[in-house]
Amino acid sequence: MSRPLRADAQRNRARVLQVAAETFAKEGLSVPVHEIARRAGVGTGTVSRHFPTKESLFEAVLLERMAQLVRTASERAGDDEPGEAFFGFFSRMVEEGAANKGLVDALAGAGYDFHATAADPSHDVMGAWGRLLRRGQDAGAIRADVDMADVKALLAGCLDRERDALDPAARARMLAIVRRGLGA
Amino acid sequence: MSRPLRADAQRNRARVLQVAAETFAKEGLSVPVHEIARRAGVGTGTVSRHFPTKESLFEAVLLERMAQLVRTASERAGDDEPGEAFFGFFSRMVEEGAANKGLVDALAGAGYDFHATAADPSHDVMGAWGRLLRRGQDAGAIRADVDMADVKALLAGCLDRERDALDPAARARMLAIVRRGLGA
DNA sequence: TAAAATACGGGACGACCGTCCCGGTTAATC
DNA sequence: GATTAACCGGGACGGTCGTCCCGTATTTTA
Repeated sequence: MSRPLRADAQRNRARVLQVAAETFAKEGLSVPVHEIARRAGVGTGTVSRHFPTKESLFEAVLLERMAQLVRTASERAGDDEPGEAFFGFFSRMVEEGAANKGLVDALAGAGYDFHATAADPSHDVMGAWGRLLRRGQDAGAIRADVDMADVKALLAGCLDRERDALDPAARARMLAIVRRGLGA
Repeated sequence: MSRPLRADAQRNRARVLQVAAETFAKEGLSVPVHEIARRAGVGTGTVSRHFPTKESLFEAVLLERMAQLVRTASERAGDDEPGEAFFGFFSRMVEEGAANKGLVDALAGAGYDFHATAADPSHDVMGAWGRLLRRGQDAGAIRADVDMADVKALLAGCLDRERDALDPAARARMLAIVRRGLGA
């Protein structure tokens, strides 16, 4: 066991984490670590001590969100309408991506792998979502032959649609297309 | 007007273009220009003289393919089944992307813009494809509210599905989903 | 075949970025 | 309030990559 962090270290860590979350969400993963340090008002060394690599920083940012999304998915797991549960969560993920460019980059880019967080069940979004998919398929609401890789690709497509500018009408249209496309 | 290129310059230019096409297709746009020069057996200066920037090199590579795809689309423009014409070309584009990682990178990444080639009608793939879309919509075979940005996003999704490994079954499944999703 | 124009090769340069390190500082402990 | 351990800041380092330049080589022209 290690001793608790010193008070200033705790403050800085939290501050970096928050700034990183906001920055990655707004501008994507291409933002330099130096820039995040600058915005957080700390030195680059402080960032890299708490988060040895850029990937570990982003992973830490993602973990909180992931846990929340897994809870959302789990809540829908007992829904009366399995199809609605699945598509509702799909819609939720599109919203999440629209508000988080970093997530989109991680999903699209070959660089970062946000499946790395799946080791812990409480962060395994794809696993939780996969259960919704299975239920929907068992209930006959979703094509039986699709898998989560297909779903992930369709999500990537929906997010790609709004890369340049957020467009509620286009989002609704894409969701309608996916919904019909995936229907049994 | 400028005088014709010297014979050796013509040879080198063609050689670079061919090597670049193969390399970008196989490995994507992240391949360094130095590497393309090396594989073509020329110096980096020779590449950058013919193609001042990496983007201009890729654009030159793309132009040939684009012209061919536009012809393919135009051939389908008079098809008896407007819906089939559109979806057939969609399928054609998915195949193209599967065989050309550079194209996928250009489509997905914010870096390169392959719409830049659209200035010349004979290279305007989206324009030609858009005419197929319109005909399909007028014929009642495709949802009336979708636009080419939606189509492009769905294409990106289909290509995303095969990023890690080519999978004919998954490709057919994705196409079926898109086909149903876009149906009127 | 000699002179002039053109092109070649590949090293150099500059920009960017992630990571590491060290002299100085601050918080915890007694 | 002094000692010690932990932490901070930000410059330095190493790597990558695109672009440019210049001494040399080759082709074209007369």
